[in-house]
Amino acid sequence: MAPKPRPAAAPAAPATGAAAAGGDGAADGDKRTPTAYEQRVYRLCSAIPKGRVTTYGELAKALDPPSSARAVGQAMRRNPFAPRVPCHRVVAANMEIGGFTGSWGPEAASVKRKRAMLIEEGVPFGGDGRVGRACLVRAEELARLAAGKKGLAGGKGGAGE
DNA sequence: GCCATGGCTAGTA
DNA sequence: GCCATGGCTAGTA
Repeated sequence: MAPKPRPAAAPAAPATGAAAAGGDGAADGDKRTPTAYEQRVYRLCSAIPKGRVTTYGELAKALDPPSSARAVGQAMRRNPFAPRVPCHRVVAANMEIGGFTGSWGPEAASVKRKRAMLIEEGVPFGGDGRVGRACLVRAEELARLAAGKKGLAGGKGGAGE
């Protein structure tokens, strides 16, 4: 209950206890506030179109100050907004499914769920269990998508492209 | 000192 | 299979 709007810049408030837990609460947003870096990652992640995927590395390159795939993976793993933030659309560089909700590898139950979600969204899988390169969103395109989403105006002049 | 990564090397077939 | 990269958490002082 009481989805209190938290102060953007909560100075102290470690909110350790939070206890929360209170049964089925567990809604997203109750966990700790994502760092500025994580928020950038999530914003970019949200810009991945349905039916497409990107990789940890491409997402890292598309970040404002570019970072590493490893750091992106960590942010994904700690994503408190899943699946609202579609972290399931991020796969490994070799186009293998990757991980989901803390698990890694195609055998993990949660990862199978990830694959099911992607298939549902129209992402094609090859017989080897990898995602087709065709639907990969590269860093440049991802950055453009994110900018368009943020600006809403579509960027300069809009003409063409 | 961890990691939901990724690129490169070595070793084997 | 190894190790460099980047950001974060936990544990100490």
